[in-house]
Amino acid sequence: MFKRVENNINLADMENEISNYWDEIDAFQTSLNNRNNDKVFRFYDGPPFPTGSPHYGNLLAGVIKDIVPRYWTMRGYYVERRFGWDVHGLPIEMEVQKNLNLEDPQQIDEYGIDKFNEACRTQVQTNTENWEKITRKIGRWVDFENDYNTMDIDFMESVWWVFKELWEKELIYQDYKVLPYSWAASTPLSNFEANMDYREVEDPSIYFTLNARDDFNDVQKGDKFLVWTTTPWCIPGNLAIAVGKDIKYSRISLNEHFYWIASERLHELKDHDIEVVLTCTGKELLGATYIPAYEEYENLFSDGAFRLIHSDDTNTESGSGLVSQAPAYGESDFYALKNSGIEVIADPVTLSGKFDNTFSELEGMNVKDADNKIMKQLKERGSLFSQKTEMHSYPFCWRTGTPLIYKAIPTWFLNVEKIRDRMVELNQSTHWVPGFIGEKRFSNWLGNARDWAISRNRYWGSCIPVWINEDDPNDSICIGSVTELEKLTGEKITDLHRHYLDDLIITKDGKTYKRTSEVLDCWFESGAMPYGQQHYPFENEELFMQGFPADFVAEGLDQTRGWFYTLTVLAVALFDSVAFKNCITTGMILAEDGRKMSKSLKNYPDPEDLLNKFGGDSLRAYLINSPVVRGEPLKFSEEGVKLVTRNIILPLWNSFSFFSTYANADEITFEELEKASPIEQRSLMDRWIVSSLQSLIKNVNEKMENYYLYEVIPPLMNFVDELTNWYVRSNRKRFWKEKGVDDIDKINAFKTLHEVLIEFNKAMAPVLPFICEKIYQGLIDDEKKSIHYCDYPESNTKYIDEELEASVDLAKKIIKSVRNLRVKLKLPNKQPLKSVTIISNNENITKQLGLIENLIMNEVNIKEINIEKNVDQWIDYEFKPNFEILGPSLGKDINKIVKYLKNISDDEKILLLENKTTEVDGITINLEDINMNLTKKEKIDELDIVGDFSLLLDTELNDDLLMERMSRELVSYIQKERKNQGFDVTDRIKSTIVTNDKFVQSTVENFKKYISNETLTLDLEIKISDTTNKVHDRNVEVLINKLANNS
RNA sequence: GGGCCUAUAGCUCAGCCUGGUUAGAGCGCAUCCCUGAUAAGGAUGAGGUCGUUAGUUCAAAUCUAACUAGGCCCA
Repeated sequence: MFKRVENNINLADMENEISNYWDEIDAFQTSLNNRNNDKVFRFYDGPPFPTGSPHYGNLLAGVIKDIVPRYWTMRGYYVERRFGWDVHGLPIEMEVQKNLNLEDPQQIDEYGIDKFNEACRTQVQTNTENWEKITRKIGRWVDFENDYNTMDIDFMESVWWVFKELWEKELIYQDYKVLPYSWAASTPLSNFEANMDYREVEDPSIYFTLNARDDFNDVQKGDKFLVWTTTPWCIPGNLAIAVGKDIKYSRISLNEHFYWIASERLHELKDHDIEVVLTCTGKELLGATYIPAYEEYENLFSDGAFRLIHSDDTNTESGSGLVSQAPAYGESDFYALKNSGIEVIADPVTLSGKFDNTFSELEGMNVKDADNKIMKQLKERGSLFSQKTEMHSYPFCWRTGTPLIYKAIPTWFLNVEKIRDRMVELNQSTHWVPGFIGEKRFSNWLGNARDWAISRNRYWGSCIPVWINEDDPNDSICIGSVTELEKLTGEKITDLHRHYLDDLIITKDGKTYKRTSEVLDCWFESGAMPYGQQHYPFENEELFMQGFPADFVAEGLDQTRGWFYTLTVLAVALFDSVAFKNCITTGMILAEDGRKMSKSLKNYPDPEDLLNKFGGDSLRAYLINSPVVRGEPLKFSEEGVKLVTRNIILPLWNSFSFFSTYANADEITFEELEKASPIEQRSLMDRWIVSSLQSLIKNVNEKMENYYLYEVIPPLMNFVDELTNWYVRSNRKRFWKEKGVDDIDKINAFKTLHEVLIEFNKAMAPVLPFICEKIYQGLIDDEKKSIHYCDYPESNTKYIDEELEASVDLAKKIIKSVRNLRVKLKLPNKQPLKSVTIISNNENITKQLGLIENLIMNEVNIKEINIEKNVDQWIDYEFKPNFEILGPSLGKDINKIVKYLKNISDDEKILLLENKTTEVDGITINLEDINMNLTKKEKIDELDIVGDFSLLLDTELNDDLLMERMSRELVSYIQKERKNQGFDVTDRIKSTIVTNDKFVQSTVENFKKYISNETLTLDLEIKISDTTNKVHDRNVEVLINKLANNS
């Protein structure tokens, strides 16, 4: 027997109860074990940083990473779901630095790398509880025990294997990279850190001149190039002048000298008496040589320095259009020289930001202090053209408050450009959702990929496994495994972090090798995650190969530059393969005001509070029904979560609670349900809802197989509507028939609803795991089962009856239209009406009506349905050409048709309808090429046009109809009374109708059976007496009493 | 500075790929109906120069270009 459930439900409590039930039966593990011998569906979990609590973006990713694996598990695959933690890297280090009050690398060194790294290790282990708690609340099944962790020695060893593979493929090299640099802290900073403290400051802005060394095209020896810079201290490191190859330059004469400047910047010289001698493009200047401001680096001229080169970054918005290039101090400078084939660099500045002994007059000076000295020197040599100051925004060191500089730092690179084209090519085989992310955004990004700087001058991370010969920097050893290192060092290796490796020396053939001090970019580890999590190739070789590339990954849009990219780079480099076959990319979640969610602004609800209020299912449904799953931004709104709850979850629960209430009241058993007729023999609406469900399942499977999650919720929502507002509503009476009256029809109704609920809940289960489980548990009588062990429903096309679905759609249209007319005519549904006439000569409609007559009559309380085929009597036609058909063939001439049809006479109309064709200005048109709009011939309020047919309501009332109305009013009154007096749905009553009104008396006489049945009245009595109480404007009073025993 | 995305009703979004003349839905609002699924449900209505401008076309929310505003990522 079925248990009766409360109609009101506290979702969060229910979900908690279900979570506990899952723990009890070990549901997640069991769902996996059940599929142990089945095909593998490989899912990679993109690891989050364990800093802070999870935000909505993490939750969204978690939801998608739950729905898809649940679906494929139900489809019969083995889907391992291991949680991953990305625990290395700067964010953790900064947290720890703050806790330990360490300001810069020097202080970390003093504190001890060992203690610092261990503090990091402890730090990353503290935040995880929060994640587990919230993950549980959103219903995500993921393995926290068998997780992977980027700091595990196995993981780190696989990272080394990856590195060595790349090393042997000669994809690793060392070069300089220009990074934000804090001379006060003697350390390069990340871009992230550099962005933390921008200030408005006043800096020099100077024009100085560099003299042409030789004649070159229009340039003559001794001409002065007018160069602009805001960092005079970079001039000693100047190795080139950048121009734009498409920018126009002018050679001007001024005070018997010739200067070069961009033509668009001539107004900079408006205070001078100048004359433009000639003009040419930057292209013609490329390759011209000049004499540097300082002679110390003169020897670099033979290496290609001191020439005019092209840079894309040159513009004419400020300066002179000629920009001083110091490759050691500007990233754009560095690449401009590189792109011009000049492979030299000059860096006279020490790690503490002072000039070294290259320039005797500057030695020991801080770079910023040197600005003035350098300007003075230029002035003395007559090469300072002008000098002023300028306010601009400039980065400062967030720790020491000193200005940052940019400085070339030796860095390890992965040669991505070498495999770039192959990445683009292979990426085409990945199925991206939404498509544009992969085809446009990611593909463009891959196509423009530059070599990847993979080293960091930091502490808490995987070490670069390269040991370098102390005497010969070109002689180095790359280590690819723990065993290899043990063999070469003779030490037992238990950990691969810096404090275990920094002192390990390799001695080989009499030479001494020491490890390079950098650690790997933690993004490198994220990309190595497929190998790291399996400890490949040291273990699990077969397991790894089974699931590579992954079937599925999902993350936010930001990961196109992050994890998706690193996975791709490493997979292509190592295996010439993509890393994943299907990828869902989500948009960003913003606060309701459209701004970023910000803890300090408190412009979003706390995730945990929200989950406690609405439950995980609601949040899941809200998120995957939102624009984020199409890669667009979502303005997160609590109201939206509430709405989804109201529109999907509560109606679904209501339909089940309806079932449970009446199945329980009627003491329906599982055995009885088995007595139901086969589906083909059940009633129209039973067959209809089954057919709709099967169509839905077909549709949903197609969407899910292709990862179009956002196309799943709308049809599911639509079905909830069909189930609750059409099936249950129009069949309610069948469920509370008395025992012994048409039992088989009642059983059929219960059986149909039971089946539909079970199958529908299975289809919904991946999306709404809690409520579906709860309902499932109420529909089965097995113990220790879970809906998530079930096979996902597959469409049984045998039960799909498209004709039937179309007929019911027609019924819905007619019902809607009649309701509409009733509202307008002020004839409430309680008032039965004689008939409705469907006006149509469409055979199909006539045929369909046969099926749905009863449904319509019941729903709109009408006694009969007539068909009127003489359409012309009521309806006029309005013609318009079918543009879609006629447009392409007629082109401009279509306007003639429009004009003709607009002014068509009645006679012509009839002629057209009869002949089905006519000729306009020599153009032949057929009736099927014309759209006909129906209009009323006369203004009749009872007539309504519904698309291609119309209907007419007979509103004439007679005594029978009025009496029936009265009977309904009485029923309604008694029902309200029952409720007012707190009777249970199943309580039987005695009703006494007190009235003097003859009309009411005969109503009760005529409708005694109806009234009794509807109100569960076993004893109905009329008492003729006066009363002032009114029911539907007549003097009636009804007294009800509960009867002692249900019978 | 570059790449990608977005702009449609008071709000949140469909429709755009594949052009077709009356642009849809939900929420909110207003009016009303129903009443044993009821702290629900339903109907009707008001509300839009489809970001701006130009172009292509017989026809543009839809295609093209430029611009404006916003977002994400990268410099």
